Amino acid sequence: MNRSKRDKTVEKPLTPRQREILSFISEHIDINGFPPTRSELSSHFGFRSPNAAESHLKALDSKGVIRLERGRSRGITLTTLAQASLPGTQRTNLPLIGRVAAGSPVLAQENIEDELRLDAGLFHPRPHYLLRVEGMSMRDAGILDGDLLAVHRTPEARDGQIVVARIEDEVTVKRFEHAGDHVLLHAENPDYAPIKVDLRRQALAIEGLGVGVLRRFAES
Amino acid sequence: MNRSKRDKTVEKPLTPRQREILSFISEHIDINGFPPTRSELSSHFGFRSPNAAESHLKALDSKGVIRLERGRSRGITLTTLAQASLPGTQRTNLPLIGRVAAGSPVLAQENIEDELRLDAGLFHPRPHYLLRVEGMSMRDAGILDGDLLAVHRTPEARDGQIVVARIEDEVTVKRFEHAGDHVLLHAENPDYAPIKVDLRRQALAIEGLGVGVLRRFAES
DNA sequence: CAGAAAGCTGTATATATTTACAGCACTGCT
DNA sequence: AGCAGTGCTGTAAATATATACAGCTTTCTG
Repeated sequence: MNRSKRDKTVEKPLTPRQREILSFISEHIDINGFPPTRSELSSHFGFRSPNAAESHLKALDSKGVIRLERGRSRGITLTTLAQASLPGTQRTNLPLIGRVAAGSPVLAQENIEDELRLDAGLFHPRPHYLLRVEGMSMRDAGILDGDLLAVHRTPEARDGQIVVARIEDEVTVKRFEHAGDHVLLHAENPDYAPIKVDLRRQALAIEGLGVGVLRRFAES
Repeated sequence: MNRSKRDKTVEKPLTPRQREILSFISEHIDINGFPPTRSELSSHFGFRSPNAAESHLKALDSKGVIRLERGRSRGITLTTLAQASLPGTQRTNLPLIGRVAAGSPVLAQENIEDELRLDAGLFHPRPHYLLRVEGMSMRDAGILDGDLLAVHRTPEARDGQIVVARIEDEVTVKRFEHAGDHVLLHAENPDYAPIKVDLRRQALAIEGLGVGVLRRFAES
């Protein structure tokens, strides 16, 4: 047989579902500081049996993206392989996002202006990228034009938090407030009115949470 | 004595033993990817009772360096406080200066509140320490109460630069302006008048130059 | 010296967690 | 058709973990 395929390492063609699982594990570690249990996985994905999670984990383990430790609770480790196939985990190099082109994902290659080496542990929860803030709408929160906002990716926000939100393809930084069917996005500057988003009519996505600010004074 | 109620948790003078425990937890996370259990802690330190670990954890929690989650196995989270109070392994450790006691050198041991690991190359020129800014006198420059000012030590300043100045034993952050025999230290807030220093009568020392600002949003 | 706080031992127990066994439905191959 | 792989449900243990209660040293301090 001339299958000249040296399939020694058949690589890891993760299924879409498996990618979701892996992704969740990574996020869980990011947010909580430790991996999820089988039942936490199950309740997140709606499995009625912890065994669904178990078999996914085994599959991920045999594909080499995670490592399971027998007998230890939360004994899940992401391998370097996993880090490669996931966006923005645990990296020391935080991408610096400049202007976000309308409609493109924040972390799209075209939006990455630079990469900054920075101890990700400085902020908590861990930031996934730095967003260059444009305009003075958050002036009174001490966030000025050109400042870098450290952003932790998560779709959940609580009232009072500073969020990176996307309204109909436009990305903006505001203070979040939830009110029934509406969401209020407050600027921190009397010159700007709060943005009222009707969730029934407009698409609103929380791209992430501001976890810190970084400003570099211009050299002169 | 009205101590400012800035810190929601109690003080934080970790005992040497507690530091050891904290250190081990941090290492365990680094190596294994998840925190240790009570019994893993116990077997590492030779405790014969898991309760020894338990009470240490509770102490660390009440001192604010870790956060325990009830009912979750390995539910231990390092707070940013912990990251600062742990021995920095690789990056440059910038001392974090809190309140500067009148008359003491800025970098005197007594003024060092913490150490932050952070890529010093982030700012230019290279910062020597981080100074926690008190008060709102620089508000309109986007420097708020509690912000960390990255400071490069140098006795020379040019007009318009943000400096850390010492006037007769008092340390302050202001914008620098030189005018003949006088120096003007401008606040960036209309509520504060500029400070006019007569160099012939008063001692003025430039402690350093602000090279950047770092703000960490409070965990919630 | 009393009392508090740090550090432990020892015992228990309710839960949290892992993990095996047995199946069912669906898909893409061969 | 048959077989392997993916994705699940359901049930059941074994065992890993968290965590309360009771008490015993030291050390330090008012």
